[in-house]
Amino acid sequence: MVVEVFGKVLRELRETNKLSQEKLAEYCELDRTYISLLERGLRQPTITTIFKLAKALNVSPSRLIEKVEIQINS
Amino acid sequence: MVVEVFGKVLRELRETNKLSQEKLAEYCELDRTYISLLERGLRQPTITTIFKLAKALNVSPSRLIEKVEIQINS
DNA sequence: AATATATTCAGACTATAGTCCGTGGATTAA
DNA sequence: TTAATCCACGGACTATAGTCTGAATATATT
Repeated sequence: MVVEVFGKVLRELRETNKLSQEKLAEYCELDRTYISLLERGLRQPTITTIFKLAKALNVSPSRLIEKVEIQINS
Repeated sequence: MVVEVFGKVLRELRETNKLSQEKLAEYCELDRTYISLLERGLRQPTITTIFKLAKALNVSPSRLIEKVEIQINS
């Protein structure tokens, strides 16, 4: 549940920022294929990964998590 | 950095809620010794663990993360 | 002092986060 | 058609999240 929604939010934010998975991965110093796994809900990020992603996506980590909460409660 | 601060925030919230590590672990369905590792900054939680902990500590996940952000930026 | 409760720490373990390298398919541009 | 970009997907791998058992050490409480 949490993981699937996180993936969806991640993809939305990435597209909003007009980034390819590869560019996002580069900015976060994460692997290209791992971004794909996250967006498809096949991996759950740890807290430091959440912070890295948020920074690259120009949102605060708490705002990123809040977006997940909102989608879960609706 | 993120991990150490998270541990500190976790301990503060647990004490605010007057819970032992063991009770918190029970409510979250996590291991007793793992709570200890988290509080000492020796493990980083995944997103679902963050959600479980937040629920047991009566804060929203985004509020929990916000507390970490605030401590980092000060 | 003694007993009980809370936490730390060690070690060995299982599950999974995150990497790396490549391939194939879809889309768009030259 | 060819080249370039993007993404899904596979497999094999390393690092670490999270469990389990038990013992040692604090920290009250009586």
